[in-house]
Amino acid sequence: MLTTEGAHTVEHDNVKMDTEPHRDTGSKMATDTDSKMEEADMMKWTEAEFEEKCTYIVKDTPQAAVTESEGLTRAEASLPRNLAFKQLADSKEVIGVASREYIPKGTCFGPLVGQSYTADSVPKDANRKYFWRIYSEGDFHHFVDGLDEERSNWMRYVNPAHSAGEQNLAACQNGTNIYFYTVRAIPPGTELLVWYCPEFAHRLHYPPSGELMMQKLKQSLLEAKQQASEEHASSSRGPTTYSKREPSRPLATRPRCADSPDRPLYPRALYPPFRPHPHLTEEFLSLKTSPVQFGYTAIRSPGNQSSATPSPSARSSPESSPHGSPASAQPTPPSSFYRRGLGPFPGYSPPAAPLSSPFYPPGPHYSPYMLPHHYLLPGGGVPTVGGMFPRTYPFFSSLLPPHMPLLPGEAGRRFLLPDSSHPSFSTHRDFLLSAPTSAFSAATTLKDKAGPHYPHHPYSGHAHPHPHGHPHAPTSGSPTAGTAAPSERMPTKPTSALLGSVRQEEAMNLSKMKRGGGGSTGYKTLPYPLKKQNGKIKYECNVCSKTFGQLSNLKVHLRVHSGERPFKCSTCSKGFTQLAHLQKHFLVHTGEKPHECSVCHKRFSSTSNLKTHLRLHSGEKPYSCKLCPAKFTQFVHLKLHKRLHSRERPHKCPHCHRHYIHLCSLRLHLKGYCLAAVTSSGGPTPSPSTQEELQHINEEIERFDMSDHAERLDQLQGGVEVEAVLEKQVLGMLWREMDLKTSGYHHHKGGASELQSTGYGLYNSVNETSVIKQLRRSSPLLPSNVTIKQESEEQA
DNA sequence: CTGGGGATGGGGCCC
DNA sequence: TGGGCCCCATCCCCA
Repeated sequence: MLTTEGAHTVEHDNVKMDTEPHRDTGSKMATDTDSKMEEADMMKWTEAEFEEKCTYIVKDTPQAAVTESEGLTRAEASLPRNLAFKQLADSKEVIGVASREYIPKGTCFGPLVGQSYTADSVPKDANRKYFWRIYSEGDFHHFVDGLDEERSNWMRYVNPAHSAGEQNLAACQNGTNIYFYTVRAIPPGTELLVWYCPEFAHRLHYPPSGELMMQKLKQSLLEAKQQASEEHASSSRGPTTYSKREPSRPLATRPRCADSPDRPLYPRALYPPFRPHPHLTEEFLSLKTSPVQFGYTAIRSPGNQSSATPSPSARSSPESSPHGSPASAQPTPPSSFYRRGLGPFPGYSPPAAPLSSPFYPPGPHYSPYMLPHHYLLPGGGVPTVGGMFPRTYPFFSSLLPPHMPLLPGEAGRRFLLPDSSHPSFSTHRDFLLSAPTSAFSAATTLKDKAGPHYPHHPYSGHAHPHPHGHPHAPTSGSPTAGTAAPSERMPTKPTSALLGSVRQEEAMNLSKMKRGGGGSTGYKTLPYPLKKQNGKIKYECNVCSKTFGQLSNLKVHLRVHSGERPFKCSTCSKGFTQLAHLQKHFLVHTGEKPHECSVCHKRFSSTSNLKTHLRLHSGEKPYSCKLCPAKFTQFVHLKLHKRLHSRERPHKCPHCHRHYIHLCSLRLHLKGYCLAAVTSSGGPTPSPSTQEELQHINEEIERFDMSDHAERLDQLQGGVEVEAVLEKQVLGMLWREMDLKTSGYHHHKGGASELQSTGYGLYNSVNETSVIKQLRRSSPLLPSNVTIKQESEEQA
């Protein structure tokens, strides 16, 4: 075991590891805390510098030393003992390489082993996914092909770094060999992620970092998309640029695919189990054998939430911030969940012991919140979440459902998500995150495009819209092949567009109802209807006609109608329309009560409740009963109290048995909704369906009668217009509903369309005073000095 | 039934 | 534009 102190030469069986730092006199090995400058310098080192200055050499486990390698390929058996493979728990497929123990900066791994090809000797149909280009005096010399696991070594399994922040290996060519050097100290349990050293990258005409590559890929994809849209008719998008781009094949460290050599292979990583994290480390170190099998701890949340997700947020949490160095951003258990930052939820941090907390599912370290529940498409796919994870890696924007087609030559990273829904995948599900393909071989052949990308994947057999490749897919030879722009696959926002089809249809229907169905397409019909009120632009909800001063407010509001609840609690799976609600909700789980009463120091989870509580100290009882001296601190208590009074129903219908608490309710009832009055008036006997509708209307009037609106309206000196508006308010929704079934009955109301254009929905489904507000807007007869918001105000 | 508190939903405003 | 914060309203539970 390496230590961080002093200089050592450590024998690991046959692996001799000289751990004496080259530029260190032995006082202290380079660590992640004292090496910021060194780190920065190292990222700029030339290949010669790497060779000269890096003296920690970790050689492969010699074949002769492998006594228990049965069943292992040469590549697998070559793994040094201080490393471990990351494997799919149920398939043994190697999907990456991680450290077993602390590995100091400046450690040299290699050389990369593989079959050599000259430009002339490359088989025509060669799978070039693992090709590395070896140069000699500035010119291409030969390829080293790591495809064949019996002729290559473990280095073929190393995944690419997507950013300088996560890169811990630099690939260099020294002599005619490829070596990987650690550019920072690697804690145990950390995945090895490699990118070219600057010199190598320059030679290949690649950006010096994975981030830049990602940008480049995105740009290329955008261009490809543009081109694709312009040439939409063209269906033949073969890898026409392959041969041209061959000299700049990116990193070829592709994981194998034992079951389908022709399957596109993608650099992949398991997240979050392999993010540097103390908890993981422990688990990791408990594994004794090599290669180590990395079982994925299925994450379950209460309820039937198989999608309680090791979310991408795991990668956006502070310790894995794309902007931070993994080595310098060790997770620090926060002291307060409520006040400190956590991942995509600034201002929030997980409890100190997330893995042992009852509020966190067992398993890897990941954000306690998260969203992917919401994003589970019917069938279990996961759409892109670009809009949801503003602080995540770029490739999060291109999360894609596992059943969706991958771009040819696409590099990706694989997430494991529990999926209990699939019999053949009871605990695991692979997700792909686009990776900087170009970092890893865009050398995808046509064959790669043909078959299912993941034959073992439960969704791989799903028909997809473009069985022969994505219509907008860049050619496989392009560096862009691996990275889809967010918009390429999915909406970038958790909008209703992500809703299930049913929900969305409902929303659209609502919209159509409101708009008369004339070409309205629901929320997605943008721009939103605009109104001008007092010179200010108002955004109007096309469902309930409510207006908002800011478009963002309207967008949030629309979730009320769509039922969209993109913010999911990972603990109890409840969904919320707003992040703030989720944040507040989570206090339920943490038990945190941030708001303290200054008088009695009692604590509350919300300001609202504290405010209510403070009334106890102040003696304020703002909610007063009009019929008796009773006063209350909470409105709900007044409501309950009023039931006592409302048992008396003094206003009786002269024609039928109905009687009402409020006169206005009786008047409404008498405006043509009394069945007895209708039948006795000499008119035609209503049909049974009409009678049923009348019944519904009267039930609605009764509900209104019980409401506060009735009580308030009863005191208003409203005229005919007030009643007309009231009628629309109370019954508007009912009419709309009936209008869907029949347009025959309420012809005397001037037609449903009129009602729909003026209706404001059920009086009790909008906020309390909407009826009054509408009355005020609609009727000049309504006394302007009537204050109705608070009963207490009237009392006072 | 009253009173107190917990939890949630919706929306406005600011940055 | 969206996140964060705040406020108000409401429902529910329980003593």
